Amino acid sequence: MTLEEAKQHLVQAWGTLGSSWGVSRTMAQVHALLLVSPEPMSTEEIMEALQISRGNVNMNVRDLMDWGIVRKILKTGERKEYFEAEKDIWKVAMQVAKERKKRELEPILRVLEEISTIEADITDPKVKQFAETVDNLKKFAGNADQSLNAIIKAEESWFWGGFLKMFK
Amino acid sequence: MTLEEAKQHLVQAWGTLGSSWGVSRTMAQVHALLLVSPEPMSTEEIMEALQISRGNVNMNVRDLMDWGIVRKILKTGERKEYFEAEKDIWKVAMQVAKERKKRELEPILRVLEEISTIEADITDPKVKQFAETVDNLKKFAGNADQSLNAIIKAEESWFWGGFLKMFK
DNA sequence: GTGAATTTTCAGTAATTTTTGAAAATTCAA
DNA sequence: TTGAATTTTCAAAAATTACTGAAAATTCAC
Repeated sequence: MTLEEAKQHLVQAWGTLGSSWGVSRTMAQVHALLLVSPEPMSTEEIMEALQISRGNVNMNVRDLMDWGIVRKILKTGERKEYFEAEKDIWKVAMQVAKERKKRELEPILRVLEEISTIEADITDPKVKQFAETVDNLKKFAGNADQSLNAIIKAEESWFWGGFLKMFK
Repeated sequence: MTLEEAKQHLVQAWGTLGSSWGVSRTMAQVHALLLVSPEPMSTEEIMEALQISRGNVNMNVRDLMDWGIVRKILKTGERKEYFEAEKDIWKVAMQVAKERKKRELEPILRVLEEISTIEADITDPKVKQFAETVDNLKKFAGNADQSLNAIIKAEESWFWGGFLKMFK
């Protein structure tokens, strides 16, 4: 297998994986492409490599920057913008976890909280069972939230960070 | 908020959450509906509750059964099939983790392994950087795999299972 | 400041995914 | 067996999501 073939396989596989996780195939592919590129790439290079339009590259690259896993690189004396991906996979995972927590976990926690304010006869078994399920969901989501906070905090602290070395 | 309103909010929110995670909105809604239903529901009841077609209910319920988080219930002396969701959220999460590991993590690990067989001059810096990135991905995915295995095993063992109580 | 290079936007189009609904298959009580 | 009840399938339609391409906006070297 040549270098180029290997890269293409990875870009392809990453795209497939992405779509199983609610990330558009193209966005995941752009990410993979930048991940395996030794140099930052320009919009035109990405267009060429993935055979997609300028607008598409622009949108996806911007989204990846919003996720905090791709940065814009400016070369002095050049108008063109280049992009590079965060190469430390642990940092990527951490960043994605942080964002998803904010974008998805916290909103659902808010909904669960709101739903708990249901005013109804707690002696009605139907209400009771519902309240229980919601409570369990809250407990679970709350634990997930706390655990993520702990990992993120550990990550950011040089001291506790040491403990994660075994995973990294 | 009445019981019915609260249920609808939850079904709605669960559907939204699902689509952020690569699960079709309807499938997530069917799951939520069964989660908060005190009784197993028939196809017709689900159709009615979510205003979707018979075929749609059938497909989604089948998929949920494939994930192992919904079961078919047969009432004696009735032709109709009823469905109920696993109510223990921890079990649901564990089951989903198990399946996703099998369906997504393991395949990408295989791709990474295959890609490592690249035959190329390791002194070429471009090849070296690529090999490094792939190695890091492998290390990361491998760790994730092992960690999941550990949790799943702990879950299945009464002894180690105790340690997870603090999370559950 | 000017204007060429470059990025961004977005309406329209294309591709993909999901849903429908009716026909076919299956199941089982009688 | 038969046939009514029920489930399953799947081609076509609808809905959603992603992409294009060209025009508008922006940026910066001169």
